[in-house]
Amino acid sequence: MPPSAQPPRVRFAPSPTGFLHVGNARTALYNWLFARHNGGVFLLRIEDTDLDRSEARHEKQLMEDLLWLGIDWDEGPGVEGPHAPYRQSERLGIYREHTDRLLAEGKAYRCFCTAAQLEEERRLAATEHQPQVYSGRCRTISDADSEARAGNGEPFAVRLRIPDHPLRFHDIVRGVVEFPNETVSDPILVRSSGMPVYNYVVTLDDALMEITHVIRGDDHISNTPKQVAIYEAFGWRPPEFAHLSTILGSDRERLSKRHGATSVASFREMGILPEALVNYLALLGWGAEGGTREIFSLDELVKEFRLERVTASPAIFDWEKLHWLNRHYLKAADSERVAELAWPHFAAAGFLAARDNASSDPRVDAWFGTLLALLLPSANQLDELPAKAAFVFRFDPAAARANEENAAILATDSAQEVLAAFARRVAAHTGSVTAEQFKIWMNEIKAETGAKGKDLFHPVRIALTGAHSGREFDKLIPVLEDGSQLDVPSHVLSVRERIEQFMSCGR
RNA sequence: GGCGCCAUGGUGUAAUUGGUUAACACGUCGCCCUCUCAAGGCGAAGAGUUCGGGUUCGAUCCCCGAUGGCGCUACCA
Repeated sequence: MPPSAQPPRVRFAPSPTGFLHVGNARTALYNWLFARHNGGVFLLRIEDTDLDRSEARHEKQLMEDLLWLGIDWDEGPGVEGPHAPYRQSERLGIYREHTDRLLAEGKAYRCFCTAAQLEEERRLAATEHQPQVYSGRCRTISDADSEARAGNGEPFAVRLRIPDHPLRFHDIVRGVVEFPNETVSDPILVRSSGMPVYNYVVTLDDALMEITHVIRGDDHISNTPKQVAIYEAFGWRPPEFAHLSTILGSDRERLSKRHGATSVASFREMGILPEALVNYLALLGWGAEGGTREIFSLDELVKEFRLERVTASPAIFDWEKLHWLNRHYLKAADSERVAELAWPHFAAAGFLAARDNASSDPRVDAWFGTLLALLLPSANQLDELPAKAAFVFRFDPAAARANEENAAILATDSAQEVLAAFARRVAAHTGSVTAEQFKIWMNEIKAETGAKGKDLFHPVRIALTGAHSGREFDKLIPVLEDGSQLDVPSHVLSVRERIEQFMSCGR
């Protein structure tokens, strides 16, 4: 950006044809960060010229997803600014005027070629190993003829006359990019149906909305010479460009549904925190100066982000690293917030009541907090939690005994003695079992049976949780005991109930 | 086929823009902690920068070529 320039104006221009994809989310994020870093304007424009595929619900979803990530817009649907409207379907009149102007000035011309003719041209070019560019057959039709044929109702498309000099532009992440004009076809601006084409309307909108920096995916890089030619035809100065590399799957193919979840909405549903996703996306194609820092809040990113530091090479999406960040933010997050986010997953599993109204029981809430503290350290994403908590809500002694590893542990005399000694103590005990009581018992049993370490703890752990490994008992016991006092859809068995069921199941 | 973009450990990024033992993080492995798992702490392995030519006293960095990957090549967006 030249030092004298006005504050930059950037835009994110998605088509509402589906969910917001992570690749697009990253494009939106980089635009937004660039705008915020430079005190510029970020605008949202809806590219809904493909009316067949565009749907209102997708537009709404898209905006929700952006907001969820923390990306807001200064101009756009819902925030009408000086360049409204921000939906292309509402701007058709504007495009028409501009097309008339190009036609009148001879910068564009009517093309009466039929689909069959064009197909034939392309076929020929392929066999001759030539670039597939339009022959320009209709370039030379006189104005009078053109008017007459159009007047007679002959269908025509409008094409831009590509100038006879190389088309070049400056790209902040790639430097100067140049295309020989012989390799770029006179692009169709307006279809014979009268509907303007995507490449044309984006350019018009970008120019009219005074966009100074076009930051978008690199799949548009080959379209850029055509867009530059449009700017030139109107006598406008082209913006700066920044083409972001593609996000790839682990197989180095373009990231798609084939690779699993790719939409922002699905990440949210899985229990990925927005700050984790934003941080991860920022790192995917950008590195802070020095390269040693990787944890950034949105505010910190605004401070650090420089478009000049964006990488040109494609990046492979790495779940492991996203999970690492998510674990980090899950630990750092306010526990009440995490509880609120985690609850629906437990409700969906049938473990807890759906939290419709303010009908929540504070005792359950408090207990849920301790349960989360128990489970969270090993969770990559919130939706893993119910499975990790299954032993709390759905204790299954038969399955615990059936497990091969467990069976081997339980097969020893020592294990049997330990369990018998434990069961005896629980039976003789009244009231709930505290972590302290449990510790005393274990010490007694250790002295009584001579078992220690794994031999002492594993049988008891299996009897209580169904697995020989898990969190520390002093955290575990209170969760089971307190949980058993509560009225939740899936009753939590107490220590007493567990050991009783487990012992009787063995006979 | 044509045109364009890209190329640093398995992955994401660094490297005072031509001078470093090529750095950091994820992952992996090991050790510590511990009844165990996870977390946490400590440590290790892993690239001589895709390959081949140049330019230079000196190339990860500049130039040319090759190879590979990706994109565009629609009256799709």
